Amino acid sequence: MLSLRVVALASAPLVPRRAVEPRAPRELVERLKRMEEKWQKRWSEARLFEADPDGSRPKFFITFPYPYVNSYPHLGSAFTILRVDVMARYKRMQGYNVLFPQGWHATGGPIVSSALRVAEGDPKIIEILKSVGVREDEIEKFKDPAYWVEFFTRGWKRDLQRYGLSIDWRREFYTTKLNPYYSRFIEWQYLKLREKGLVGKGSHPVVWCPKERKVVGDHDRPDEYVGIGPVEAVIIKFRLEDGRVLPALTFRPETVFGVTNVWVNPNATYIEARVNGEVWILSQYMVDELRDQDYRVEVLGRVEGRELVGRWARLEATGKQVLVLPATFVKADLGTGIVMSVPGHAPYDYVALREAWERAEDLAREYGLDPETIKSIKPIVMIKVPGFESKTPTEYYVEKLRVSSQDEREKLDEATREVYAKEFYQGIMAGNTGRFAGMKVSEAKDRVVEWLASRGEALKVYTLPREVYCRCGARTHVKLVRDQWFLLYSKPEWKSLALKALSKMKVYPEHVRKDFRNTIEALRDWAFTHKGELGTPLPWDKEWVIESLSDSTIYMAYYTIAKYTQHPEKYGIKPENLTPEVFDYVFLGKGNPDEVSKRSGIPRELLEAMRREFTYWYPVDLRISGKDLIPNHLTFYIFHHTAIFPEEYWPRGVSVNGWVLVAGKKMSKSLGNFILLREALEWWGADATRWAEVMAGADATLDDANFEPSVADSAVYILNSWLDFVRENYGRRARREWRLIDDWFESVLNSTVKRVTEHMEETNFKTALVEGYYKLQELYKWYARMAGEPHEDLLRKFIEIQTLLIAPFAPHTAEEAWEAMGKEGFISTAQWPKADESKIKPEVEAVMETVRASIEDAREVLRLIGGGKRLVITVAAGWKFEAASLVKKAVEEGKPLGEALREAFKIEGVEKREIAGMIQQLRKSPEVLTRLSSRELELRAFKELSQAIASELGLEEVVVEAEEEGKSPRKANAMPGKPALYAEK
RNA sequence: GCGGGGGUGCCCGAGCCUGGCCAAAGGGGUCGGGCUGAGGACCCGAUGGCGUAGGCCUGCGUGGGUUCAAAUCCCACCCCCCGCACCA
Repeated sequence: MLSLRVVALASAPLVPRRAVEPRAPRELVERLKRMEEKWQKRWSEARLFEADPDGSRPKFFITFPYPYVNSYPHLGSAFTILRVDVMARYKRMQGYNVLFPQGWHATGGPIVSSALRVAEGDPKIIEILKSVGVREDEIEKFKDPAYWVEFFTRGWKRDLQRYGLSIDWRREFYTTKLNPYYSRFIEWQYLKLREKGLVGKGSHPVVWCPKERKVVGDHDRPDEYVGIGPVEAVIIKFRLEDGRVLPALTFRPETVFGVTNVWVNPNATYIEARVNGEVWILSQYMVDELRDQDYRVEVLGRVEGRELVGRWARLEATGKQVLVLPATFVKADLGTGIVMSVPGHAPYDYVALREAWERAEDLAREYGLDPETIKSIKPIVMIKVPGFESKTPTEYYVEKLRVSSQDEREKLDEATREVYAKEFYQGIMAGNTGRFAGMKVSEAKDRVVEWLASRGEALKVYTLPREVYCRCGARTHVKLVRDQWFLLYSKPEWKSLALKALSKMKVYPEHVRKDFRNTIEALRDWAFTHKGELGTPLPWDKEWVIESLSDSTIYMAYYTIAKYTQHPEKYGIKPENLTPEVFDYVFLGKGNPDEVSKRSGIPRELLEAMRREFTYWYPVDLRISGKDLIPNHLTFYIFHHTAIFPEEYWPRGVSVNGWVLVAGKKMSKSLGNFILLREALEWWGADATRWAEVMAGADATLDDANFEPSVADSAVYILNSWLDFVRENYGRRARREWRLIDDWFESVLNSTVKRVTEHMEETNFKTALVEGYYKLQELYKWYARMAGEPHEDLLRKFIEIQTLLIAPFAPHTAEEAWEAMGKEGFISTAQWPKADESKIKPEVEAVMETVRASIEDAREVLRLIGGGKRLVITVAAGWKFEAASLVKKAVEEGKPLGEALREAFKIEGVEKREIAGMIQQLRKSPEVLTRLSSRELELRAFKELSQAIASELGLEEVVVEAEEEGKSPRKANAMPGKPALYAEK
C-alpha cells in the first residue's frame, strides 16, 4: 500500500554520506531508552492495547494503511503511523475502547522482482540488503519473495514496537496467497463485486518486454525509466505516388493542416511491410508494437531512408502534396520513424526546416533536389493563440531558449512542452483548418482524429513517449492486453454511492473533501488484475492476480476477525473453513449460524463471536494516511465499502498529512538525510523521535512536514528535564496562601487544556503539542517568576496536567513521570484532563496581560533614559474605566470606532476636555480595550506584583498608585489596560 | 487548461475563516548578559529604520478597492508547488 520506493533506495550511492547526525548526549538517550524498554514490557504484560468488544464503553477504530514490506520503515512512514498512535492514545485517555491493529502489504511486483534480482546475483540489490543490515549468509534466502515478506514484516513489527505504538498485535497479518486466510477474504470480496455487476472485461495498454514476455512495471526498470507509461498517439498516412504508405506518428493530429513536408532519417533502414492490406514503410520498432496491438503485420523487405528523400507524398484528407526531406533529429526506432513536419507549430520541425533552408544547396546536390523547392517551404500557421499575434509560440520559445540546431534535444523538448501547453489549452483552430475553424484546439484534436480515421487516413495507437528499457536490457513497447479485468468505477450508481459516503465522512483537513469529490467523479474503470505478481488469484480466472490497490480496500473489516482466523493454534480455523458463506454471515449477517457452522466446520460460538467483533468495531472511525493516497487508495476504500457493506459500516473519517522532509530536504540517500526509523530510535530513543516527528508538522494538512534532527536532540533534553522536574517538584511544600497570580495561572492552565483538546480532536497534533507543552512551559516560567514561589496545589496540578498532555506524544516518559508521582495504573489509560470552565477568568488573563505589556513598556523607557532606580505605576482613574467599558460595549455592538468613542462623553462629573483627551489616546491605541478589566483588579495586580516587577526590571523600588490620589507627574497618561509609567534615575 | 494548496521579517514557520490586542506567535541563526572549570545544556534580553518616555516611519507577492482601521475582506494580475490515473 504505502510504497517505500525501494527504487529510490536502489539509486543511492553504496556508501551513504551522513549529513544528519544525532548530537544529544548518549547518557541522556540511554536513560530514555531504558525507560522505554521497561514500559513497553509492562504494557505488553498487561495486554494494555489488546482491545476486545466491550459494550460498556464507546469504541474507536483507527487504522493506518498497511505498508508494503520490501524494506524497513523510515521517518516518512513513521510520521504518518505516529499520528495514528497519538490519536489512539488520546482517544484511549478519553475513555474510548480503542482498536489500533496493523497488517502488512505484500501484494504487487517489487518484491517478486527484487527476489529475482537476488537470484540473478545482481550486486546492486545485494548491496541494498546489506545496507539495511542483512547478513551475508542470509542473502541467499532473499531469492524467495516469501522470505522478503517474512523478514521485513518482522523488522517492521520490531521497529514499531520499539517506537511505542499502541497496536493490538493479535490482529496482525499479511496479504497474498502466502496467507491463505486473507486470500479467502479477498476471494469473497471479489465474488461479491462480480455478483453486483461491478466487474467487467476489456482491453488495456501496458508496457511490455518482448524478451521476457511480461508487463514491465516501474520495479522492473532501471531508475531513469520509472514512471513512463503508454500514451495515445495517432498514425497519419502519407501516400507515395507508387501507393506505398508513409505512416507518420504524431501526438498532435490536429496540426495536419500545417503539414509542409515529411521527415525521414536518411541513414536509417526502414521496413517495408503489409499492414492491414496496405504496404507501409516504417520502423522495426513500430512493426513489433503494432503486432502487439493486434495489427496483422507481414514484413516484405527493407527500404533505406535516403531512398525516400525527394519523393512526393500525398495527404488524402487535405489533398496536400508534400516533399520527403532528411532530418537528423528523426530517430528511426522511435514511433514509426516517419515524422510529419509542422514547422508552424512544432519546434523540432521549425528548427529542422531552417537548417534545411541553409543547407538547401548541399541537400539538393546530395539527393538530386531543386534547392528552390526546399527554400519555398514555409511554416503554415493554423492555430491562433491569444497573446501570440506577432510571433507564434514556436518562434517565441525557440528564440527564448536560443535553440540553434535540431540536435539540441533538451531545449527542443522543453520548447515542445511549452508550445503544446499553450496551443492545446488556449489555442483556436484558424481559418485554414476547414470545418474545424474556430474550434478550441483541445476539442478539435479528437474530432480531427475521428475525421481522418473515418476516411481511413489515420488510426489510433498506443506508444511510449520515450524509449523505455526493461531491466533485462530489452527495449519495451506498448502491448494491448485483451481479457483484462476491470472494476467498473465509472458506473454512475457506484459513483453516487461513493459520493454519498463521502458526504457523511469527516475529512481532515476539510478542504480535502473537494479532492475526493473530484477524484470520485473523474475515476474511470480500473484494471484490477495483473500477472506475475504476488497476490490473491482471481477466484474465477486463476491466471490473474488481484493487484495491490485492489486487494486493500475493505481489509479493515478483516482486522476485526483476524484475532480468530490468524490463530489456528488457538481457534483451529483452517483456510478452507473460510467459505464465502462464513464471510456473508460475519460481515453481512446473512444466513443462519447453525447452518453456516455445519457447512463450514467453524463452531457456531466462534462464528457468533466473529460477528459480534465485527459489528462492535465497525465502521472505521478514522483512517490516517499520507496525501498521496487521496486519489487512489482512500478513494477506492470509499467505493468498495459502499459496494459491499450497508451504510452503517461506511467509513467515518479520514485524516491526511504531507510528506516528511528531513532537515528541510526530501529524504534521499545521496543527500545523506535518509533516516530509517530504527536509526532514529537508536540515536534519540522512541519518545524524542516521536516528539520531533510531531514537531515536524503532524497536523492535518497537505503541507510537507520537516523533521529537524536538532529538534530530536532538544527533545532528549526536554524529556529528561521534565522527568527531573517532576521528581523534584511533585508534592513538595510550597506557598499556601492564594493570590491573584494563582487565579491567573489556574485560568491559563484550564484554557490550555481546552485548546489542546480541540486541536487533538482536529488531528492537529503539532499545534496541540506546541500549545500543550511549549506554550504551557512558557506560561509556567512566567508564573514562577511573577509568583516567586508557586502555590502548592497549583504546582501539583500543573505537573499532572502537563504530564497528561504530553502522554500521547511521549508515552514512556509520561508513564515514568506518572509512576514517580505515585499514581496508580498506567497513564496510557488515565483520564485525559478536562478543562474547568469556571476557572477560566478572562478578566484576570486580561489584567496580567496589562502587567506584561507594562513591563515591556517600562523596559523600553528605561533603556531610552539609560537605566533607572525607581518606577511609579499609576493605574487609571475610575471614570476612565467606566468610559472605556462604554466604548468597548459600543464597539462590540458593531458601532464604528469613531462613534463608539463618543460614548465616553456620557460619563458625568468629568470635564469634557479631559474626556476628549482620553478619547484621543484610545483612538491611537484601541488595543487597550481588549485587555480591559477593572480599576480594582489592576490596582491589586500591580500591587501584588510590584516586587516581582522590580526584580524583573532590576529596579530598587516600584510604587503603585491610583490616578485619583497619585503623585506621578505623568499620571494623566494612565489608561485602563495601560497604566502611566514614570521612571526615575 | 481544470482541480487543490501556497507566496509573511536573515531562514523555517504561525496568523488570514471571526478586520483593531500585529513590527506581526514560536523555532533557528546572529549579538549581548547570566549560570559555569571560557560547557554545543539551561535562563534573560536584543535582532526593519529612527528615537534620552512607552513614540514615529516603512512593512506581510503586485496593483487597485471597501473601512475610522487590512497580513487579515473584495477585485484584477504575477509567480511557485501538487493531482489530472494504472508506480505501489
